[in-house]
Amino acid sequence: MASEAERRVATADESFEGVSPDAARRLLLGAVDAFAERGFHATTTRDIASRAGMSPAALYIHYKTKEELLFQISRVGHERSVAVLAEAADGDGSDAERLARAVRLFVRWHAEHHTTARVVQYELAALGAEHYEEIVGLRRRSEEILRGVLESGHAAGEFEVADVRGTTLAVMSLCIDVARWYSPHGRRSPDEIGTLYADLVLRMVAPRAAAG
Amino acid sequence: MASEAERRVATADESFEGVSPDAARRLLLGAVDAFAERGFHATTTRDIASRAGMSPAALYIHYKTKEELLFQISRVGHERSVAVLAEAADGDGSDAERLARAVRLFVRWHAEHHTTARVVQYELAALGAEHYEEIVGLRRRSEEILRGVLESGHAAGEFEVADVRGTTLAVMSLCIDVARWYSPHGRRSPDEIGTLYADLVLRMVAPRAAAG
DNA sequence: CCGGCGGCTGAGCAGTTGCTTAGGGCGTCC
DNA sequence: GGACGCCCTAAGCAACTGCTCAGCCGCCGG
Repeated sequence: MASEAERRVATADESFEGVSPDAARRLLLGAVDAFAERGFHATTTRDIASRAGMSPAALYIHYKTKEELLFQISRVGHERSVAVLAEAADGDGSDAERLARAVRLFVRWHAEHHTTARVVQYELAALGAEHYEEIVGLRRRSEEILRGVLESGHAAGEFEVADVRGTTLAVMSLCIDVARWYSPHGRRSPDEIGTLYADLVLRMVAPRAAAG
Repeated sequence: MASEAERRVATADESFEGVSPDAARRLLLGAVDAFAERGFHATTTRDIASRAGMSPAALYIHYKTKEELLFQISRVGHERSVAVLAEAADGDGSDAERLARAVRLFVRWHAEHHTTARVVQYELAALGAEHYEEIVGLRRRSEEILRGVLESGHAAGEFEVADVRGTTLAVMSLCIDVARWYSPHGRRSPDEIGTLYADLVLRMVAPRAAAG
């Protein structure tokens, strides 16, 4: 029964490696799977606990409420994706190279961690008010990182962007939505999608006439 | 109390005008609002009924189950958005004009009807198996319409698209995700977003070197 | 050998869920 | 004018919800 629980949980990802004790981590992984499959409200504490191979009551030793589980998933998930984006955007190379790398890795993260990403993106409304505010701050961070690259390229004349704010939103939206439709059984790998998307985004911002 | 119910329901849209009797329509509109706000599973039949100004039992005179309400919303919503897309794509003009018009109107629909669209896009998993299959068929239709335009422009040399299937998916995803983040209190109108997006998509598929 | 403590369980509580049933008001047709 | 059919309600059922609590197990320091 323990191995059964481990098997079910194995579809989740490695973002929660640091969480201890072991039972708390297994509960988080079970919750990620359950929330992604059925949504926060449709998931029962009994479901989460049984995926972790434990009784329902054990959940409350490690987490105060079901919502706290969602918050931990949301927090860790956002932190990881912001870190990926920041690292890609802060690296060296031209603005075009930084933009392409940021989009490619951000998209790849959303595909590879599509279960976590789905929870992170679509269950925000289920968070309590305070937790929600904290998460919104992290989301603003990622938007600012991307906008920074676009503004830099625009100022340098490397990009031609009529509406930086609107384009930032569109690119973010494009990347994030990968988590909704991506399936590991699909024909494209996360990296292939990332590469395709990076190309499409570069085209979005490329100057029209070859003036550069 | 009836006017209160009408007021709350007024935030929904006109896609369900044809539904009769009146009570069945009010229930549908109430369900759209409730599902969009709180999600299908978190919405109670009591909530839906009270938004329509009726008792919980009245719901079951017009719909067999709560899921049937979701199905009707999904079906009508998909039919409307496919119709918008088809009309825009089948019109006359160059492939670029057809593509721009299709994206602009498809995006505008998702912004204007963002409550309906959100339900339609994010509560698919709550549908029963048979209903789900029917909806998936409609979704394939819209993808085919968009792909048709891209293929036509690609064949005519008007577009330069390395991966038609992948680009179709990306454009669909971009348009659909508008429903997730759009807010009527935001700074951009549905039509402005549509116009911006049409421009971005045209850039995605424009030939790089001015060879045409 | 023992005492305590962190991790866990079985049983269960109060509240809520989707949905049913018995019956009431009211217009409409013979 | 009476029987019918439509639309609706009050009350309630069985199942399930998030969460609690008293107590059991095994490990670890003395």
